[in-house]
Amino acid sequence: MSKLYKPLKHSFYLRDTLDVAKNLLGKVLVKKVKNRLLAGKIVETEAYIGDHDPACHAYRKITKRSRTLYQIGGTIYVYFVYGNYYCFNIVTEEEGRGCAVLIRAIEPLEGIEYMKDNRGSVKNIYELTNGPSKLCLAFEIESDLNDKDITGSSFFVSNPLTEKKFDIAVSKRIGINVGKEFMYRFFIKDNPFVTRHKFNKESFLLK
DNA sequence: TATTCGATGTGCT
DNA sequence: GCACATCGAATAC
Repeated sequence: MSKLYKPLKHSFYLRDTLDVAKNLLGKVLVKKVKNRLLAGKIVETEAYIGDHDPACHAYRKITKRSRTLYQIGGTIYVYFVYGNYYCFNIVTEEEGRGCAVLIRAIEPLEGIEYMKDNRGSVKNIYELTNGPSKLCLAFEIESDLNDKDITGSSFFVSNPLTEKKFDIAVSKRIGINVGKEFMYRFFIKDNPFVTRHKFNKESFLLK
């Protein structure tokens, strides 16, 4: 069954960042780890839009960290945060733009027991990957993947095996102190694997 | 070289 | 709802 997951091509990421953020919802993140297959449906994303966006790491000049953001769409951007955690992004648009989509939450599909082991004590399956750093722990996403390509055979995004319709909600982004006003967070409405946050109630349905 | 602080998660109240 | 662990990157000096 794992053979059926196939990497989306670069062209998927070489588009407007907001479009990529929306279109990643419902897609499946697939990672092969030690002969196992980890897979989960992307249910929550945020867009970070280069030098127009004060919350984006590429807002200021190019630094050692933000250099990755200026690579071509489809590049993996993993960064270390709060002394303990990682966040996983996929760079979008053409080279030099400094744009990316943060993957904030996933609905586990395959390899769930393995993810549980990676997460230590979690109360229930909904706590497994409902947060950007939680899913990094579950999927073993660390800084060694930074600058790598998301269209390879061992770590990629695929179309789902069975398409389901869903509504997309849009809200403000979580956990930032600048660029707060932008409605750049997207999630699958009423999906229980989405991060629980007050912004969920203040969200709008995307037409 | 020193200082600040963060795209978070966890645990306790 | 709130405090805080934890440390590297960015910025200040």
